[in-house]
Amino acid sequence: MKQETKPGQRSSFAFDVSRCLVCGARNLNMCGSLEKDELESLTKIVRCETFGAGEALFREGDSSAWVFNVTDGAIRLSNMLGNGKRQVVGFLFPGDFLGFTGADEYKVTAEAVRGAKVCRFARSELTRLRHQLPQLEHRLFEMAESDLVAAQEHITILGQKSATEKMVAFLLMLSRKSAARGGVDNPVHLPMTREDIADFLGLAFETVSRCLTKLEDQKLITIESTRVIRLNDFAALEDYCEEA
Amino acid sequence: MKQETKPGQRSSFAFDVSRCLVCGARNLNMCGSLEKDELESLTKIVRCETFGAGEALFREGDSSAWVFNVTDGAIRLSNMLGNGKRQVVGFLFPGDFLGFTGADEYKVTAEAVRGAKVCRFARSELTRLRHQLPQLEHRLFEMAESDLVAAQEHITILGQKSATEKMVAFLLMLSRKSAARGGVDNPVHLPMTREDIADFLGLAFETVSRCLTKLEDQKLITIESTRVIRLNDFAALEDYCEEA
DNA sequence: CGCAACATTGAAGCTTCTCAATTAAGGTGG
DNA sequence: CCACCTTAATTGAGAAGCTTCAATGTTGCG
Repeated sequence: MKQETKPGQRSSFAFDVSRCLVCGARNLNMCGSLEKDELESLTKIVRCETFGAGEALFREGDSSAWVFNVTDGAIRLSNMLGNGKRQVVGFLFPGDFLGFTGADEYKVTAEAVRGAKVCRFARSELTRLRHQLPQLEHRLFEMAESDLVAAQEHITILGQKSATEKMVAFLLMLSRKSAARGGVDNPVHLPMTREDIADFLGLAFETVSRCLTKLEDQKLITIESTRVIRLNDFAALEDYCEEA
Repeated sequence: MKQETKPGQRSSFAFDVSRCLVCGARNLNMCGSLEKDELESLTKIVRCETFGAGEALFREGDSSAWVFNVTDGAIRLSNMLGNGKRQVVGFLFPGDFLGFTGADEYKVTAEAVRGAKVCRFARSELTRLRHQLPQLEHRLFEMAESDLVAAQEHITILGQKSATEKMVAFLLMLSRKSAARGGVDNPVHLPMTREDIADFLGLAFETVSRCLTKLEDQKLITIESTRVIRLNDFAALEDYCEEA
């Protein structure tokens, strides 16, 4: 609809633990709680793949036969509505797990924002492993819990904040996420378009653009380039979105 | 702030499996996947309690030492913001589990909407049981997953729907939830105030009131009383909120 | 029965959206 | 490597929808 899936090449390549399962902060992904031999069990059922910009890993309604671990780039999770509107429910970055659905079908669509690399697992294989590895089962639970808390924060941003407050909350969230996976907290890099951000925050893309301009006028941020935003005063920005 | 916690009486009473652990639809709660002897392990660590209208089970920031199962009434989960605004992130009904937090502290506040009964478990005891009962561990995972999917739907409602569409989506959600726990799907009973609904949908409470009036003018619903809404045409209502 | 909390309704104002025009960025082929 | 073309982003003006403020009506509880 708004984002056409391009044909894009999908290439498998040799498995590499350091890229696929221990990518980014080790405690953020599925493997952080596993022993070395347990990790090896995982490596046997994993396949690494690349997706081009806009290409779908899966769509809402597809059979949820696969789960993924993001290793490079960014993934956009979204819900499509009948009238062409789209809600982005989350952005995933390296280290993030993808595949919680609670059913036989995916409830959201997952697409690569620009280019992305992921590890793909058969859900059935993962299920089998979970029975053998209690640590894995528990780690998956913790990740689902963490996603739930993040979704509740997202709900609060959508329901109670003004356009500019939403924008500030979004920039701070990206900054924190980057730091959490070992990157810099400033400046913030935006792999997604203004429209992606708008659909995440429940705004029109013109409003996103206007809010960024306004924040720059107030010297709170500097738009170093379209996709790179410098946060000039973390304390002032935190105040701005009036954290609970 | 908006909802003052009243002193309310909190009384423990004898444990009763049929009310506490097998309340409502059996497959909706924590115990649906357990064998009889496993259920008995659970009964040993549970305590039943009653909360009065507005009384808090716990508040954001409290040590998350307890988890709960709702057995009667309704619970409101909310986030407070510094400026006095409040976002209701969910309503829980009999059969629902309460206590996913992903941390040592609760991330939301839980309050009884009117009166409510719950089963309280020490998290540490539950953790111990999870190690012994893989089925329980897995069931908790499934419930967290289900909550995550519900939160994503909530996000979509908040981000993309108009005030009236939000209202319709809310009524249909309550109807479905009631049916899922063995109740009637029509009329819908609203234990919460217009302000609670407004804070759930990201609206002003006056807007909630106006939307209900408008829907009644359009013959889509009948306001049988303040707290009882009859849905006159499910198909038309489903169309109205343009499900994805 | 009366008071306090909850709900409805109206009118004005403000934030955000929509529509439209312009500018900037990115990718492709010559 | 540059020119071109497409997509993305910015900016402006007007309209729409929701909120805010205010007044009135209703419900339910002590």
